[in-house]
Amino acid sequence: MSTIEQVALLAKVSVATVSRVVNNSAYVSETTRDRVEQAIKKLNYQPNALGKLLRKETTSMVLVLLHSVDNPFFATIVQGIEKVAHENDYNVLICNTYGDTEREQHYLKMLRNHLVDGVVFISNTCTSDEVNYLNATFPVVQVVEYLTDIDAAHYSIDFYQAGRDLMDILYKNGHRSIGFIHTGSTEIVSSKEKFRAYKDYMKERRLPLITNYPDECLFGYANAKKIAGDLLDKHPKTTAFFATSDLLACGVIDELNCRGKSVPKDAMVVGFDNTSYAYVGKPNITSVELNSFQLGAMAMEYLMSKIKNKPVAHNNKCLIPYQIIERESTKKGQ
Amino acid sequence: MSTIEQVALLAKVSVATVSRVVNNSAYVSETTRDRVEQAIKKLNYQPNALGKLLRKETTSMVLVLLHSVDNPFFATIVQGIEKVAHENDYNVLICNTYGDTEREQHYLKMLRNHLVDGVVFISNTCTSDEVNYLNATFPVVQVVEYLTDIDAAHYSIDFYQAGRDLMDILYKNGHRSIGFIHTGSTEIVSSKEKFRAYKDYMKERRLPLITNYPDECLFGYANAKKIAGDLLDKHPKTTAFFATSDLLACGVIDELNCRGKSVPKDAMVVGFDNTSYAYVGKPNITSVELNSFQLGAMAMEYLMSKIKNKPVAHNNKCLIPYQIIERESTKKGQ
DNA sequence: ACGGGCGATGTAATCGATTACATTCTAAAG
DNA sequence: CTTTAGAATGTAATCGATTACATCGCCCGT
Repeated sequence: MSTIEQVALLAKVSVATVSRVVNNSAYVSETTRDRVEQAIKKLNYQPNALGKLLRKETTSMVLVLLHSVDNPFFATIVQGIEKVAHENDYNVLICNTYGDTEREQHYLKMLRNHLVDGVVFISNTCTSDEVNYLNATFPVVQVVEYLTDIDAAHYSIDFYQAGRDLMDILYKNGHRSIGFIHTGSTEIVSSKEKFRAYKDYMKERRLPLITNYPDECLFGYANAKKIAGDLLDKHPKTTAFFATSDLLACGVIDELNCRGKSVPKDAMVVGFDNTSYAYVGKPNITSVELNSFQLGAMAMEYLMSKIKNKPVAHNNKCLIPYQIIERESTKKGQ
Repeated sequence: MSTIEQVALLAKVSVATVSRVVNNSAYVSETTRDRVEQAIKKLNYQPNALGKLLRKETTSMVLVLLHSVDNPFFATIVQGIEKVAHENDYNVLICNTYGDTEREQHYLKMLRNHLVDGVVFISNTCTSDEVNYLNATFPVVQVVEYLTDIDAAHYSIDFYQAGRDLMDILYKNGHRSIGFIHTGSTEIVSSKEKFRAYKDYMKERRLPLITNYPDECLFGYANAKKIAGDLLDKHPKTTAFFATSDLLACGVIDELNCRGKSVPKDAMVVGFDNTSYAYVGKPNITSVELNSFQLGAMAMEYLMSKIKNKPVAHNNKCLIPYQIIERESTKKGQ
């Protein structure tokens, strides 16, 4: 790799002039410019970003921290983030933390070291104090998942109300024995709020809770299937399930099918997030559309304002409208 | 943010001594070390990585370039990459290129600028020359998708043979009118090889091709459904489909269902990649397991060897065994 | 008492850029 | 013919670290 000095030497000019040519930052005569550009081409010179970043304060890059990209739901948020980032000539680096604080700290070091200009938390594992501290010093925003008791901005939806809306659908279809199925972390706001909605809804109607929550299990389809089986063993009369994601709902439906029960005739099921899992199978699944692309875009807009020190366009603790998408899994008379 | 100089000032030592304390790199007396550590704590000093990187040659970070994380199949590869990376105290930055060369170049600049130590291409859009050039200068590896005519290493499977194996299943189940359905890029090796397998297999048996290939369409479920519909309109007697991914297979099955045909009784369908789409729906889908976690891990092992200048453990143009997973979508008598 | 060895620390060059300031040159204005 | 504005370029400080080399004590052996 060649340096600016080598180019300067070859073109018989000073490094300052080369820098001016590269950055188009001041008067350079035609002939000199030509000579420098020739030298650049000849040496295949690429400016070293480190030298540049050491002087400049911006990197045109932001970090996105999430649990793991294996959840297709996150991909949509990232797309929203990227759309706005690209409009602002920013690039996005995605990092899986797998809920590991140490790993997260490793990536956050990039923020502290000015290797990136800001960070979007899709889910985070660090403490409120930590986020507060970061937020005081750097551009930070939370999207979808968030810590409530802190200063940092967040863009999300009202998971509690959405949960109640789903419960309403099941209840109004006549169901009284409703199970709640969750796998994965219980430490995130979405899990807590969905469960609170379920619990409140059932308690208000003096109905018994049928759930594994808050027992943590590994993520995924197979676990949901197993839990559904366990609950059905204990409570055979359960006729409806609130699964906290679409993939889990698929597992529940599979278990019901295995027991000779068909959805929605013998039991109804709802999911969450309106991912492709909600519509690729039969029956397709009633779910909640979070408008996650929009959420990602809004969060990134906020972050860009922070980075560029411009006034923030919208409220920085924002819950946007969601939509309940009713599908076959809760349709009567099928 | 405080600098090493401020710490040195407060601790009444030189920057060299502070650096020694921070890096534990040479003799420092107990008392001096204490004083420096106190100063570090007091100022909440965090070494600026840029200064460091400018001198040192490694960053402990690698780049992963892919089309977009919205394909859950990629997530498994990334997990394999990350497993090996973490074992070597390396961190992984994931970047969506959306098949955009310019964006890809932006990220590759990080490699050229020594902001990362190496790059894993899961899919790439740049030319063979470009990859060759990068490969000559930096640690580079390709996984799953790859360019054939270049020096860079790759880890993948034999898509051609896997495609023929799938065709065999359909053929041996008596099918003669077999459609081939693909959406997304036709420029990648997996697409080309799958189609070549289909084409060869059919031609060898003097059967007519039934396909949209190589017409490019947008990704996804809805397009696959539409193409299946088109093919069925033109060739109503088609009784089997080779879809190039599991998600597409879901779309095909949905279209068949919409036309009152049931899978596998009236038509058989195969997918590819053995993603969760292959087993969450009914019927679940015969697919090909690539062992993508292992592929990711192997690629990263190669890259680590390159980065650390150690001999490479396994052949660097490697096609590992795959498995055909037969499921309901190709089971006779159901 | 003197020199050797080494522990402890400081000085300053260096990495590759940017950029304020200085300098030189040219051409138009007076 | 001088003056002078401003175009064109160079010089050198700077960003924040690392590290080779220099230096300074101090203890120990003879």
